[in-house]
Amino acid sequence: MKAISSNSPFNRDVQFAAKKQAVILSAASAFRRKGYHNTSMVEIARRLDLTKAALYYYVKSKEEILFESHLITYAAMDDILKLKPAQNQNSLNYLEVIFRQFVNLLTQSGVSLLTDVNSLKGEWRDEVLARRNKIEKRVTRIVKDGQADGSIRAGDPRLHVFFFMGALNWLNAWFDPEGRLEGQNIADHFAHQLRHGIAEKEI
Amino acid sequence: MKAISSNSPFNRDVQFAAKKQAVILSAASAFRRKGYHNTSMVEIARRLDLTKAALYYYVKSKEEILFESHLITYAAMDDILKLKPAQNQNSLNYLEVIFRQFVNLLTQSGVSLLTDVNSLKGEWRDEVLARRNKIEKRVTRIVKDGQADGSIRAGDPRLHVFFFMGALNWLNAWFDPEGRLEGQNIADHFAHQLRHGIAEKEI
DNA sequence: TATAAATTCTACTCTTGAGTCAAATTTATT
DNA sequence: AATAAATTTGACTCAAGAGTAGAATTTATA
Repeated sequence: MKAISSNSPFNRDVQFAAKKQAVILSAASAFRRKGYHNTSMVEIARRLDLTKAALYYYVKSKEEILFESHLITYAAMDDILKLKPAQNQNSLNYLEVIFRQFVNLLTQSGVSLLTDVNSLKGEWRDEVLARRNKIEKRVTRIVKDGQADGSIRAGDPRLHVFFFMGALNWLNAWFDPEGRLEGQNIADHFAHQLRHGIAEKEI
Repeated sequence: MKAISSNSPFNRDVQFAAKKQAVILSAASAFRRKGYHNTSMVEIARRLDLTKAALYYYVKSKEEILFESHLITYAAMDDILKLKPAQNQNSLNYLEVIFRQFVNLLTQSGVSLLTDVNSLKGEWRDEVLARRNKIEKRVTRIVKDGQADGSIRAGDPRLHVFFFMGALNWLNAWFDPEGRLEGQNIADHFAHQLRHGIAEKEI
């Protein structure tokens, strides 16, 4: 009997988890491009050279895939939000750092911000909404701090947040990893726009 | 034989058109809140105190409803884009006027920007995408003009547009007509953010 | 190589919801 | 009131796609 370290790639559980992850990521990417309901389990399976039935060895329902897709994204965003502001960094600068990371997340990694929360039922739906809210609250907190330290303009902080988070959500819809626009390019531009808006100078 | 003016509300065609419009608007509002696929024809009918079969007297398919919903929105946006800039108005100011109208459209009238283009097939899909593109192009044009007249900062104009159009799309998702946030309030805030971004001053 | 566990497949079932049809009802016209 | 046209309905059909069962196959272990 060989002892296999619990995180070795030869460990069966690890392999299982990795494959399950692959299923979810592949499906999530299809959901992003075509929408949850326009993507069938058969399609998801085909992209992985599997059969529909094999999918059900890894997940117990299509809805679970959608749920886990959301979780992956929100977990990544939570991680980003663990970054602490640097010494003496005002909240606007801090917010910019976070926002850049968000943009990079959506453009570089395969992770996507899904919109189809309404297809989730009961607890799953509740949890996804709760996590989204938590992230939104965290970001709103940063904006409020920025209003306190004088780096961010006054006004309903939620509206500030809705505005640029909207840009983030929309990015998801049009961004094409194969396209001409480079992720870093976008991050720079968006960060700038988050900051200054599009006006050349204060009017 | 009575002659009935062709636009009288007693005219049968006018009544028919009005009812069809009601079907589409009511459905569109449900689509906005729950998503196209999470809204059944039975539900759409119930909200109008009708039966599913009666719906098919007005439209030939569910997909047609989705298509027409999109058209209504884009027609309204086209109308807004017919506004001409005032004398000596720079393009940034002009853009702000347009953008405010867009916000008002989504918050005041029942019109909504739907995202579910992927559920449309063939020509319908093509037409909706074409119209969306046309609007996007028009707006990008304004941004380019603003870069030319010095009122709008340099940078890929499409990215400028994606950013604030994202805010608009997202607005659609979270805005609740019953909620606390007043449409006009939002328009003011968004217009400001479109202009200045959230920075207190140029940094 | 034999055995067991893990993985994947074929061939179903079952549900949901879109769409239809002929009959019934309502509204307008003579 | 009789007739015709417009509108609505109850009771279907039908397809798509999610999900399942049990057999077949592959991979690991003794």
